[in-house]
Amino acid sequence: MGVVSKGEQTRELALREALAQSSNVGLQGITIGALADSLGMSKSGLFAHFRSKEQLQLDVLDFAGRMFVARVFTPALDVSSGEPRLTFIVDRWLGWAGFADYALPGGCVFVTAAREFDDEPDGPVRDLLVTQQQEWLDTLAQVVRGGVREGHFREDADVDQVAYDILALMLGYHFAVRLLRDERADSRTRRAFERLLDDLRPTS
Amino acid sequence: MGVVSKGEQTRELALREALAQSSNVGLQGITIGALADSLGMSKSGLFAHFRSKEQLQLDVLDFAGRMFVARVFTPALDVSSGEPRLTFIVDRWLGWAGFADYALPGGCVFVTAAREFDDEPDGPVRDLLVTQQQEWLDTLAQVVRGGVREGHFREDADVDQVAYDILALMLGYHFAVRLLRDERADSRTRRAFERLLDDLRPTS
DNA sequence: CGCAGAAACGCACGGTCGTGCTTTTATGGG
DNA sequence: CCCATAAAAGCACGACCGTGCGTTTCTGCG
Repeated sequence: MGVVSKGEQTRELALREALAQSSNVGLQGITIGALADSLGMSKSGLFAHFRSKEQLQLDVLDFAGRMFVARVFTPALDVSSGEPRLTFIVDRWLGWAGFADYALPGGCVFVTAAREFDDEPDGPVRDLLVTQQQEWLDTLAQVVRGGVREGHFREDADVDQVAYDILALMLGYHFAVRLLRDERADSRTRRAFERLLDDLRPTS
Repeated sequence: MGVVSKGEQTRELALREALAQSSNVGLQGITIGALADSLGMSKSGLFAHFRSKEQLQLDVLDFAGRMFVARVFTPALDVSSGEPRLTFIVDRWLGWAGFADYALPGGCVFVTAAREFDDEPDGPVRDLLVTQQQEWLDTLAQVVRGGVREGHFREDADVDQVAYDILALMLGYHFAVRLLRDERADSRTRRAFERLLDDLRPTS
């Protein structure tokens, strides 16, 4: 009777759980059995929803992408464009990659997936991942360009370089907080971001 | 009759091959069977050299650490301390993490290992990895401190922050060159490093 | 050369994985 | 309430994993 069928419902639940586990063990590290156990159902019952492990990985990646956009980018559209919006995004991003996001107990799933597939030969999962990352870099650059338009940033700013720099900062943050368990990771990343903004502002 | 026994010899060969494979598939991704095949020997014959897979991982990590020091840090001691030495290190480091180093066809093994163990509970391998990384960060900070002493960098420079920033740059480089296969990764990283140095120099 | 010890091998074990097949159970529109 | 259909379960398969044991081959000193 529900507007959403039983199948869709468990599928959604499975994706949510799979995403959480992926953040810990990666997309390859997911096992159908462990996932089924966590959901209290049988391996084959779960397996039927996705018809292969690769399809599961693709679905999880897509799910994660939509969640990232919804939590980090979309809310930023309510913030005035330019530097405020960029700062807002970085702040949300830190939350997504760190411990704040209970949906990702193991940190940013993209960071994990990136290293799993970086040396893999081309394949559907790798391709989707690369596309997502490049689109996100473009989006970031676009936000920076908005800052230039607003007069917050220098006219000659290399917006792609800035996007690249910010991404590197986030990778460093993930490394420090996840592997080294460095409590100063957050403040260090924010400091580095401030320095980046300083260099970006018009010379007064 | 040689000064080095047969066992030591194949062990060295095995470590070299294991390191190469690790850079592709990670420390966990190594399989004794595949490694044995690559070396043209039997699984059990190889296995006897290391008495467990965990021991193999530890040995590979130690091997990689000594090789990294030998290729990146030790040669830098011949360069005059301060900014020249720091620049030299970054240059060598880029070679190590990129495609230049034929011993690491899959990029920096530490980057790969970091992701594998970042959410693992504490264990011997993880502990060793963290120790290595923290020691390297300390070493980097020490090099930066040398630059302060030489008058190349500002007196009030936060040397730990600089080390952190450089590490983040390298992670970004690895991401761009390995996953995105971005040809501009090298120049972008060098540009970001230059910007970092600019901020570090005394205000003229 | 001879022989003790090192090195490598062959083989098998228990376990886990992804994936199909058949069967059972639950769902929900008419 | 019925019953077609969807959803979940049960079960088995082949493949691959790390690891141990007994045996065979090689190495290199006396």
